[in-house]
Amino acid sequence: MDLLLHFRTFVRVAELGGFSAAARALNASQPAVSRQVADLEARLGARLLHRSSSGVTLTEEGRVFLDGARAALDAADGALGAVGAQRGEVAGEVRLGAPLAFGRMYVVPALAPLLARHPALAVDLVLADAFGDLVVDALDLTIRLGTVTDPALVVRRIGTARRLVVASPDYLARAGTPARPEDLAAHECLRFTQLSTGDAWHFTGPAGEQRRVPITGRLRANTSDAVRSAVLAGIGVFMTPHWLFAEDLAAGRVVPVLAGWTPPEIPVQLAFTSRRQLPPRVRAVAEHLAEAFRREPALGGA
Amino acid sequence: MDLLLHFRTFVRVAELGGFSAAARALNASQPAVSRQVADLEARLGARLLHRSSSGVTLTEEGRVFLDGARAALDAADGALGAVGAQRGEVAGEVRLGAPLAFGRMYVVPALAPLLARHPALAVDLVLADAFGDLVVDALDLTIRLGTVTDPALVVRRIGTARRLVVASPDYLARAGTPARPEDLAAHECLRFTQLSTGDAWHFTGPAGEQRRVPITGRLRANTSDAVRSAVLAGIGVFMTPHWLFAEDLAAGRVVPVLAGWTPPEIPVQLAFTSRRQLPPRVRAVAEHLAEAFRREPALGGA
DNA sequence: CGCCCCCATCCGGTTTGCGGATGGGCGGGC
DNA sequence: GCCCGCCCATCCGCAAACCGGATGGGGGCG
Repeated sequence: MDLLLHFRTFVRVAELGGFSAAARALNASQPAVSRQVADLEARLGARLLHRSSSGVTLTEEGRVFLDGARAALDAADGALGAVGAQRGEVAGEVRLGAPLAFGRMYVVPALAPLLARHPALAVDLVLADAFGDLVVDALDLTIRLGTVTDPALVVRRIGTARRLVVASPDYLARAGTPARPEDLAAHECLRFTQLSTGDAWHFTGPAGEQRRVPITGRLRANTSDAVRSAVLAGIGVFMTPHWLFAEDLAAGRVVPVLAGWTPPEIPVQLAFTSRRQLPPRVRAVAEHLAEAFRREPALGGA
Repeated sequence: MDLLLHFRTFVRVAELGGFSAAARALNASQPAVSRQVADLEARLGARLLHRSSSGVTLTEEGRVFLDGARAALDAADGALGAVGAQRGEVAGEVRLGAPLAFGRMYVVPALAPLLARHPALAVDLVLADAFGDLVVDALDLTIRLGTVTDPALVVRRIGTARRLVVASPDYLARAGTPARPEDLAAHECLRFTQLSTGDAWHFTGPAGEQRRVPITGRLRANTSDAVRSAVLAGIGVFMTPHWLFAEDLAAGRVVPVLAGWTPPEIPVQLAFTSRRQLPPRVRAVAEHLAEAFRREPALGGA
């Protein structure tokens, strides 16, 4: 009986709350997962999961065993990684999460030299603007824009995204150019669902004064690319991270609005699940991303 | 690939210094062991062992990996044991080492209530007067008489063996009864090879005076049972732990000599390999033995 | 110089584990 | 309230992995 495999399966079942879900995540069949957990329970002489028709829950023994199994898996990973690490090698696959547009524009280019330097390193880039759980998505680390509240995560700030309000020239020609934040009340304000900017935008004025203005708008989208398209299509104004429109600003496709009134910055952060020791491959990716973004002017340094 | 099995095999190979030796210890065939280590090396992309025709040696990578593999095995054992421990269960097999005669006379009886109390507990009793290595013999714990010098071992004193000098009545009738330690020079003094009593016996006199007398003798044996037989056969006198002749003394088959002159006591100790956390089954056996010997008058309390 | 022990490799047999299909049970939606 | 759908348990045929015995090559010890 391959204990480690059984451990891994059980941990995944516990994390995802079901045999079928774990089977999908593990690229295995549902019967295989079911049997592995059953074997484990037989081996331990204890029931690890309460089964119900809509999923599973941990028993008391299951909770205890889950910790132990995680520790054992970490230790085994550590052992396998140790010999490579000792020779300074970085090998294996890293599942890296990132926001859709940010990933495409900044992460992919930043990964090129990393992959070139470590021939045995593979990156599984999971781009999504809506992130569920690192654990559920089996991510080794993820890039998050904005503040992270989950106490189970360890975060590391690797940059700061400046923001500004932009609009397309034809929109401004049609709707007029706002001169003060209060003028936004009369504009179509686009919103990005994932960033909880809510129904008000904050600004710091030229003299340092704070201003909070309620905004309205009839289009909201859950990917920043879609909002960018909306801006380019002249639908409205948008308070955006600078990097999303860097090219468009340079090409004149959009123009800054309310210059002198600066929105709050957004922290760019790396988030890990708190494991006692990060595998070398994950550490290498994290270090590289931090370094790459420190040199990235659009992100304003670390 | 069953990683844990491969880890275990590799660790054993490293400990025993050879594939064949490990195969014997693991009850596996030599090709299986060879292939498992080879697979592990392929997986790691590094050579773990230097092969020679007379055995194997660790490479630098092997040394590093050995630590990691041990940690992973401990963690996995811990995970398996945790759920049982949480329910206060003691299960599994414990390999317990003990001196030959001591084991037969004291350990086996002491184990009876322990086995009765824990139905899932099994004990593999390894009796030998000459102990090699706990690691090499794959012992979970061992009982040692006398001082333990190996710094890799953790010892715990569980009792004290009083000693005295005995001889059979017919020997004394033939050779005379020594009245003072110095008289031993004229006697046939039996020796037990494993206990480094050397060529001199120490005594503390009735008034507390120390005495060290050189002794000679023409019979030496490496099991205490053999020496006991020699005493019963009237070959000579013997400085013995009290427990070895408890029955013989009661039955009058041997008699104490040099009463009032007491030899140094021998500590009775439990020795473990230093692992961060003892498995519950091993802890249970250790606790039970300590408790059992605390109640054993012949051993003089803990 | 020869014998023995040790490690690597090959090959047939067995076992283990997997995936698909099926059945039972509970919950949610209409 | 009924039905549909999802989830977990079990059965069965198959394939891959693993094991053990046999064989070959190499080095050390007597």
